Amino acid sequence: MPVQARSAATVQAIFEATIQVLLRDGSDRLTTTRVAERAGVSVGTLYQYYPNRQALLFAVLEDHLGKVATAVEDACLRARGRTVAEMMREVAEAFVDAKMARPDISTALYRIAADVGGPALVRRMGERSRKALEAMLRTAPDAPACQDRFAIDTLFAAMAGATRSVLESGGSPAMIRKLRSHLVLLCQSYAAALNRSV
Amino acid sequence: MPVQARSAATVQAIFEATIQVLLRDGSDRLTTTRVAERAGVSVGTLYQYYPNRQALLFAVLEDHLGKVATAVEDACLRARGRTVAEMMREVAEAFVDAKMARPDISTALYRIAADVGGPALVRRMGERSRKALEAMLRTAPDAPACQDRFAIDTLFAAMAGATRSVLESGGSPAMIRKLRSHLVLLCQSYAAALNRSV
DNA sequence: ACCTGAACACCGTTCAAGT
DNA sequence: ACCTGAACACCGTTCAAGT
Repeated sequence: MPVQARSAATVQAIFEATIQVLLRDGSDRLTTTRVAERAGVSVGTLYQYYPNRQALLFAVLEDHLGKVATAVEDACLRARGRTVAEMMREVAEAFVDAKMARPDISTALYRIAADVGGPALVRRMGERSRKALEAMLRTAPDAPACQDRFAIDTLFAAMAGATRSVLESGGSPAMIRKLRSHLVLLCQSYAAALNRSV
Repeated sequence: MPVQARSAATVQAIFEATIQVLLRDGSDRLTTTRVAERAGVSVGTLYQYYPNRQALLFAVLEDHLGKVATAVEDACLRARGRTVAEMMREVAEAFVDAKMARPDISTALYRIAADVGGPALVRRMGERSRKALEAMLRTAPDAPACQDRFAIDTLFAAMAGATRSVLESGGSPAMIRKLRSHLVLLCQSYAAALNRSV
């Protein structure tokens, strides 16, 4: 949408104002007027670039999920050729670390992720991660040839659920450390069990 | 709050109207006026029993989570004295079945569960389940004496996350069957790994 | 090409008045 | 003791008018 440099700056300002208002006031009290005010533009301008309030929030969610997916993809590239257990450690730790890079944003976004369209966004990012995992697993010396798409999706959703639970109950550094090691164990034992049952 | 029989009926009517409007229009378009209309009372009456819109939705969420927690508690009682693997199967299947008893309600409630106060409600119900699981595990012939609270919470959140993912991507009967068996495997392998690492 | 802000429709919540 | 519904404040969204 941005045709001139001025409008690109405006879009950026609105995006950042959205994050700030989201963290300061929460998603309930995030009004389009407040975001516009914070961004230093009028409401009308906001609606020129984002069709509605939801689009504003989705932009932030998409950005965040994209970062997590990228972190997982990077981990999958790093771990190529290693054993399945080592791969699982790399991926689980990368996932937790990406989520915990900005715990405040992660937590705030759980509200938005449930909105209409949110689940689709989550699924799209899950697919990116799944593909990266599948490609990585094909390079493992100790993995079976056929990988189950559903199993990988389940593993991912399970990690996401456990991470969410920790974030929503405060997410102290001690809990986060525990989560990291528990998710590694969870992924490793599940992957091993799947391998045995094939 | 209900002092006379009339008001008890009113509260019930409002509660059921909330579910109906939630399923018909979605949580976004659920307005207090619409719920009151559907319940056959005026808005003012609604506010006499539920202090605000959120309280309305929380009542439905609390009811649903309560049913799931009860299903898990029942499963934990049934499986006492059996092996850890059998316990995990019983609990995982009970959890999935309880969530899938009313997939429409389960799915609709994900929106509400993220609202302020929702996470606390989820945690409270999680605690009920965890306590039931701890009590059950103490009767297992092949479980270690010390159980990790965090591990059980993690297992629960993982199951919830995976179940949510399936529900939000449609939740076909085939997927649900797959989820059931995968969650059993996930719980069993994680529990076994924990036992080994103690 | 981009921005402004008054105006409109709608929703959550209240409260004076009823039975 | 319980119910009604008009009234108020506030928010999302639009659009005629500006630069």
